[in-house]
Amino acid sequence: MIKEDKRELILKIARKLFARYGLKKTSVDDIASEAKIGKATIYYYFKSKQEIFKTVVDRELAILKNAIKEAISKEESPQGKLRVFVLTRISRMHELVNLNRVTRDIVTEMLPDLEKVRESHFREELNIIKEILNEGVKKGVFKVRKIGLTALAMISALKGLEYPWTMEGKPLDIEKSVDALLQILFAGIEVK
Amino acid sequence: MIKEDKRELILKIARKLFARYGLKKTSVDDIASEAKIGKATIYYYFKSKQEIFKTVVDRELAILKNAIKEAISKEESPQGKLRVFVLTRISRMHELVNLNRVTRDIVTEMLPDLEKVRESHFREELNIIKEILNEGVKKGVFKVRKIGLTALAMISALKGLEYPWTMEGKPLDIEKSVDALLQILFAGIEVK
Amino acid sequence: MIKEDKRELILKIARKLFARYGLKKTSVDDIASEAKIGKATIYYYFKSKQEIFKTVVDRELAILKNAIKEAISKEESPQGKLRVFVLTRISRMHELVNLNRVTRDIVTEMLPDLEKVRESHFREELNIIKEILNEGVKKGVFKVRKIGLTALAMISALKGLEYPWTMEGKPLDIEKSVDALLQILFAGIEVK
Amino acid sequence: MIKEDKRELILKIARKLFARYGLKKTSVDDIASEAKIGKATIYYYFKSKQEIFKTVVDRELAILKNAIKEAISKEESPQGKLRVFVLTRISRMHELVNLNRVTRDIVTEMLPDLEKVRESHFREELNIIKEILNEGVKKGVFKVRKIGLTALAMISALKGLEYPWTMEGKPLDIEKSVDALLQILFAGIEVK
DNA sequence: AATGAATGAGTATTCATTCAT
DNA sequence: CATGAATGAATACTCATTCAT
Repeated sequence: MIKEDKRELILKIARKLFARYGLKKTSVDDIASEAKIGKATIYYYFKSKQEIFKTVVDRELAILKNAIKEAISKEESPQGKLRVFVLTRISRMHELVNLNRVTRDIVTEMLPDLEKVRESHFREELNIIKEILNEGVKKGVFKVRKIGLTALAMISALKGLEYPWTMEGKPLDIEKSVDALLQILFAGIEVK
Repeated sequence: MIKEDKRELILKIARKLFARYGLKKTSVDDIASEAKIGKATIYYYFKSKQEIFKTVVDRELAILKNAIKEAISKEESPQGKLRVFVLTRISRMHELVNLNRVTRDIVTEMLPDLEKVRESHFREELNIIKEILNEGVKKGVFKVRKIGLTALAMISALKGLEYPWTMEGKPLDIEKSVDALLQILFAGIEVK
Repeated sequence: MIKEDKRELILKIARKLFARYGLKKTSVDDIASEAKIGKATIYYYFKSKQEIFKTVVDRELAILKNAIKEAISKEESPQGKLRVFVLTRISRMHELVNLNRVTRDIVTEMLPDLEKVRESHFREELNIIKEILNEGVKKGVFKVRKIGLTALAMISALKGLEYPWTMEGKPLDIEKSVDALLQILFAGIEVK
Repeated sequence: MIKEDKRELILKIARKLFARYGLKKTSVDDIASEAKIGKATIYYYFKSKQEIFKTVVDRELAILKNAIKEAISKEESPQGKLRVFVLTRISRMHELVNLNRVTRDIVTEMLPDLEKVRESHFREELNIIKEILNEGVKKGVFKVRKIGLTALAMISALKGLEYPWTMEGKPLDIEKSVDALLQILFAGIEVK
């Protein structure tokens, strides 16, 4: 196994464990023994536990970003773009468990690194939404008063769907929730 | 100081510290020294640190619940009710810092206690929304296809506004975001 | 065993181990198991390993200081005072093993605490010597050109006898070395 | 770069780092990265970190030895010889930082290797002093009762000046201290 | 000759919890 | 009621050394 492979192995295991137990409850020992390597080996590839976590989160974000951009580029209409943005974001977000764990607890510790990552990602999504809205307005399919605020509200609303909350053990029917959200969304901003 | 007072003192201090540093980073020692009592005294009043946290969160939830119910009862129209629900929930949520910290990290540890609390609260809010929507439909002011799903989507969307995310140090303008969200919301479900 | 006793116990054990193995090679585990107490107990009484070391060294210094002052006060003549200063310092220094371990290695780590302690002790000894020399000059029994420098040289010379260097396993005959040193000393500064 | 050169490079870097940070705080990694070679390469040239240290110290001692011998050979009178012995030893000692770090901490670890080196060096210096004293006595310029003990006392006294102790950031004025020491020394052993 | 990779064995420190008084 | 004292169990990180190539 060559160098990159082992680094990848560590990241793979770490990603799984962080997703399952969170940053604090996943010890470096856990990662090492799960990966069947010495603990010190992990410190050969990474400076600290936090660096591992940051790398995992960075990657998840990159994956999400690409998925969204690709999905949008395939759509023509602003409505279609908005739709795949929401759908892709939601469906992919569930794979990116660790990103969601970046709560303020963690942010406080890893400031300013992770916070920056979050902010820049937030801003990028905001811009994507704004562009779609602008395009829609130009094409006469959307009617939006304050584009910036509307985009902000939409992104925030989407955040609420990020977490895979469960009820009585059964996961929320995300698909249908998204449809309902889109329904509300479109009926509101489409030109009648 | 009588028994109940000391218990309250502990809860008050704990709430403050949990809010500031989170569950993990707030040690029982911190609470004890801030409250100027012995650490063991805390264990006289509470079985464990987690019990303290659960109590704190329970109370925050109760406060939120009452605030919402009271606000709604003062409104007549379904639109007004929906409006104050959203506004009250958002404005009060920012006072309830600890509730917001109940991420899956914590949930994993305190399962099943806190998870139940969350679920039942979620369900209660869902019902409140459903009732408002139903009333609106009956009165002919709302047009909603699937009430359950719509309510679910709305609650989820609200979750996104819970966290006081900041950008470049400036806090998001929650007030305006909420207005924008309501704008989308109403333009979509109101009968034209 | 009451609180002070246990603190003392820890210091006693620590002093022994530091003396035998040095600061770095004495682990907190070592101290704990030698004292037959839990490792965490040590952290109940002391903030850190370095605090233990500092306490040990502070005490050794205090002991030395008192011994010297007491010995000097019993002597009348400047020669006698100088003599007991040297003798007391040397004989007691061998009990104060840890003080001698405060090399620059350690000083770098514990700067500025221990360094200050060393400096102030150095200065105090310097003053004692200066006073004795001055008194001797006044009484006409000593002939010293530059009192400050002479005192400095004398203290420095004494430092050389602090370390219990051994040769072929046999310890240096400190007693006789001291006598020889005093011999040189007096023949030099006494008025002929 | 041929074999010997690389070995020398390692020693040069090691000497610098040991001098600056001490044996314990200088890691093999530090040496390797400073020398821009692989860590394992160091183990190709040296059996262990301690062997590097020992080599460094051995060389420093050899340098000191030669400097002293050369300086003495240029002097005619016993007084002159004694004088340059002290001066050379002190001035050179400050270049030989690592030798001075050989405290008992280190000795314990590297016993018996370094201890032997120290002892034999000590003995050699003792002999040099004795010879000078003997010569002085024969020539009638020195008056010494017990030559062995006097030499021992003198060497010990010199040790005290080895360490570049600083006070309030300003280094001790070693030059002047040495002069004062010589002053005491000569006024004591010279025939009046 | 040179080294990238791997690791075993530490090491200081934290902290929730227990218990005797 | 209240708490001082004690601790077991974790936990992140270090580093000299080995070995296959």
